[in-house]
Amino acid sequence: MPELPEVETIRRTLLPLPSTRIANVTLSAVAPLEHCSRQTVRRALLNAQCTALTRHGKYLLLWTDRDAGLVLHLGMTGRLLRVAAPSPPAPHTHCELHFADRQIVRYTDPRRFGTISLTHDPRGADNPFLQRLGPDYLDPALRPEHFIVRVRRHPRLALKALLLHQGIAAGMGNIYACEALYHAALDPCRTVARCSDAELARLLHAARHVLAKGITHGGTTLRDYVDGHGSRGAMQTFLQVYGRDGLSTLDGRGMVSRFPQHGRSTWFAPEIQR
DNA sequence: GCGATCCTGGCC
DNA sequence: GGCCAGGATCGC
Repeated sequence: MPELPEVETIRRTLLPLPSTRIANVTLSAVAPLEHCSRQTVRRALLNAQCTALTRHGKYLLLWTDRDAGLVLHLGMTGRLLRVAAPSPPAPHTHCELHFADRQIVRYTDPRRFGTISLTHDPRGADNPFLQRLGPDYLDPALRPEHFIVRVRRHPRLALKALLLHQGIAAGMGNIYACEALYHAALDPCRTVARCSDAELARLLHAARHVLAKGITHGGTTLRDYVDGHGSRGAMQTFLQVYGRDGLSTLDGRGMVSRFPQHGRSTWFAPEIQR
């Protein structure tokens, strides 16, 4: 699924948004609408003009000149693509915004782990998903000492789980969590309580480093992910540990192991991560 | 905090 | 046929 770098790449590649109005809104019979009805979504978007496309963690927020903005999460297999009409129908299309200039913004998601919701607040404060999010990992306002305070509220959490906890800080997923722990040379199983402040600051720095690198390379394409134009990312060729069990790290500094952690796979280099 | 669960598709 | 997958929520 898209993590922060993939969602940010999608955001950037969808810009500039069409300056014309939304002439039609389509929603599939199984569109993953949460906390809103098809009618409220249609009413919110029809005839609206887009004013901005922003991101918080893995959520995209499409703002309009109306009283509501669209809040999208892409789950594991969601895509957001801009295509020109007429365009052949794509499988698993759940929402399309048809602009007056014949551009279409199309949301597809085979697994339907993504969500479509609305916000009526300029800061998204009324949206249950956005409410739960901590600060975005790349928000400069998230100072290391601020991050440490938030993290210390969960002393028993393993570092891997801490990185994936969107309420502490938002945007990290399984790939970049593994990569960040490698870069910080920290054992994914170490708990917060057993880390020094310096180590937690190092983890934040590593997290930002790998996320920024992911954006630089247009995201990681393992299978499904493509950007807003349909192009693949290149970050998969720079991953040090993710998916490399039985191989050496990409930089050749150690061997990589995989083990199940919190119901998911963690890849790490035991000789390097302590 | 942890495991089960929501889905579809691809691969062995 | 079974297992795995880039996520997040819900119930214990």
